[in-house]
Amino acid sequence: MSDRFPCRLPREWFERRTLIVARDLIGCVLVHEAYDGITAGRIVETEAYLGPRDRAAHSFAGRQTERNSAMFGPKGRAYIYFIYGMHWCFNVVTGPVGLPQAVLIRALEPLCGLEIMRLRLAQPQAPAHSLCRGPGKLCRAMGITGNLYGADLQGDTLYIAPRTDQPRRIATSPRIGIAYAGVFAAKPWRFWEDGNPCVSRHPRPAGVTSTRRNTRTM
DNA sequence: AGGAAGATCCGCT
DNA sequence: GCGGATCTTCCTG
Repeated sequence: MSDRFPCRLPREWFERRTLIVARDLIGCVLVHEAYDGITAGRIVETEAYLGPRDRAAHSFAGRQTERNSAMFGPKGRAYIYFIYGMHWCFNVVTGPVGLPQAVLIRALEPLCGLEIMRLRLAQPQAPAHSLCRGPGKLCRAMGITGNLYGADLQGDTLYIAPRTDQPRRIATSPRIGIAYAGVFAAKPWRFWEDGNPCVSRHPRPAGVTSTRRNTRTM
């Protein structure tokens, strides 16, 4: 266990409503103690996936396959998937017991192991704020792959430490890349720390072709 | 058996 | 803003 982040969030913390968990994860710290070193980052952007009703969720309609089975299991574990032939994406299984829901971690503010991250990304000159900006990049930088599928985040390899600082203002918007999801495409279930340069990008407002950002803060 | 789509990222225009 | 990379998974026939 890392000296710097001795605590971790208990399983019950993840068994609350997924929208609450997605918001409360902002400011918490994701830690991976891998063989090639320890990397950690402060969570600055998340998205909630509220299966089985949410058409954008991989657990939509209660469809359970080998790929998404972790979403149907215990809370506080890793749901990881491979997409576009290239990228891993990391989620935490969350929500009331029995509901297949999860929170996608979309961006981190790097805290530890920045040189290891640059090594894993093969980008020795990359600025800190770009190392974990986006769900695919953060998995590569943190060394997260399908080997960790279903991992219990109460363990000593991959875990989440509680936040130690008050996060800045939280902003919300529709989720990224789910335009196919009908009415669910417009739900403001993406959360980020307003003004943080490590946040992945601004969303394309669902169903709107304007350059204006469909965002609000609270 | 075959095909289409996907919770992405990067580089070029 | 757009398209290419790259491959696993799932659905259809």
